[in-house]
Amino acid sequence: MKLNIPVYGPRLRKIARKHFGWSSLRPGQFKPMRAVLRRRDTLVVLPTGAGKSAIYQIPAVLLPGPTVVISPLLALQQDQIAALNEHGDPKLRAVRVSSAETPAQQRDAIEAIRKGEAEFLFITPEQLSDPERLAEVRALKPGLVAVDEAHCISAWGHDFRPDYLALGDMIKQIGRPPILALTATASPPVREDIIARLRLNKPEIHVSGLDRRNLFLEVAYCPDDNYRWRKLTTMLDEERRPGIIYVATRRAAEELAERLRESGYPAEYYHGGMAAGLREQRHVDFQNDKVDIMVATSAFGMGIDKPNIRWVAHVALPDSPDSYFQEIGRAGRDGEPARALLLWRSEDEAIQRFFQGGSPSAEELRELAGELHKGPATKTALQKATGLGPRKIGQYLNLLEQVGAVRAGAGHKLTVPARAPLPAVAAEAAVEEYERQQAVIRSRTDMMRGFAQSRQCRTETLLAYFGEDIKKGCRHCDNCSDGSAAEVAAAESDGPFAVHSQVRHGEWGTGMVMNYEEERMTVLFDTVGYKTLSVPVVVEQKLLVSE
DNA sequence: CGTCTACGAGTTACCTCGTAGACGGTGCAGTAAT
Repeated sequence: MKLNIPVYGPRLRKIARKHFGWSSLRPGQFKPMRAVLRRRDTLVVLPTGAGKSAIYQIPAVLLPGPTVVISPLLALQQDQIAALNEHGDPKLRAVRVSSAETPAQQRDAIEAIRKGEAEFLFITPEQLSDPERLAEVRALKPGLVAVDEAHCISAWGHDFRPDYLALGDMIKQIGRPPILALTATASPPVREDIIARLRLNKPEIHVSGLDRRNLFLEVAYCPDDNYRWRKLTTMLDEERRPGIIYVATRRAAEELAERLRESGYPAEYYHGGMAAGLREQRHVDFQNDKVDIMVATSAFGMGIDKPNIRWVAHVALPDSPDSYFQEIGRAGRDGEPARALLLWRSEDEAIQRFFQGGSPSAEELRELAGELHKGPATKTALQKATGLGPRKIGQYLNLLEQVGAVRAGAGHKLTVPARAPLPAVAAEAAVEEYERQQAVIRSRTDMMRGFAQSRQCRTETLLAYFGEDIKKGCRHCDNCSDGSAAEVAAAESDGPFAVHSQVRHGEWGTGMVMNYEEERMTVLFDTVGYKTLSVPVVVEQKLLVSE
């Protein structure tokens, strides 16, 4: 089928006006929409609040067939569905199938899409991992798949929610319509992971809006907790509300909220261990300006659509600049001045290293690979046979799949492909693959600490990490304000390799030059992630060559 | 990898120190008990 849409702009704008009541499209929206209409696979990196959802919603009205929206959280889906159905427009009607619906409701939802009474089907990767569900969705002949919060593939797919890694396969099996992947932040390794996992075909990549000019970036190193408390309360005394304080653990969230309340600051806490009802309540209260200060773990994030957040403070060191950027990006969506304050201690890094986990056991991997050789088996059966936990088995199967030792067969069954490596070889390769992935993840934590310690313009450092440039000096960060950014910039001479040029290292292979700062350079290597090198050493010992 | 807790040892106080061991985030879905 060929679409005849010679001029996209007027048509897109017309839909925006007619169905959404918008008089214009925002920057960063038009080009990806055009790519979607041309049926190109597309990856969009655009801060939340910049109208990401419209990028699939508006083209969906023009494209034949329903749109499948993969979205990670049921609560988030609920809000998005409510927003769509509020239009009262049958062309924008949304339904979903999830564990929150009864079987009858699930049938009705599928039926509504099949009859053309609804356009959007919201679904989780876990739902699609059920072959029967997959077949139902395939029969709907979707014209577009939108993967919302696509960084979840990279952040969660490798262990926490392994079904995310199989999304590419699932989409292939529902007829492989064009894919639009959306996220608020993604560094080059995360983008590559998304593209590889979803098997995007020559995707158009649109990145915009990373320089948030109304956001003042500040970092303070805190030698101890008392100092950190004083810095935090000073900020609280100066700033308007509401705001969010991110901490690393559930316990810290509860304790800090309590301590703040005792000191007269109206704070509540939020984390993943709370009862569902209370969580929902806290979330609603925050949305409705009934909570001034929210102390939270990373559970508080996706789905917060609030324009007037005046600051985001970190009483912790985030695991990566990706997470950090995502979290501070929630402040100042109304365009008014907002503050991002990072209060870190070197001890904070320990908890992130812990979360990143240890090595998988080669022995367990070998046993699992051996078990698979006994014939096709379900994940549950394998779990019983090996005694491995559900989390571990998902992670192990993903690793074995990556080294060609297992693949999804008919039904729920997993099989060993022809010419698969022997169990011992597969286990060894899987461990190596895991270690390669871990190296990249650890390097992102290194970069987070590097950002915290940098005297360079914060925006420049952050954007360099994402592979973007700004003109020297953002003028909305601490280092620009106190002159250290200018000092660093003045001392800078041209590096031996151009920024964004390809280089090769004897041990680490090929990479891209990302940034120079004070005699040091950052290179993003394809296999080991981000590395910081001393420029004089690189030059003297000829560690790098141009590619 | 760091923090917190419990507990035993060393002293002779209900107190200090050292140390072993537990714990630490993110959510889907399906099942079992009300």
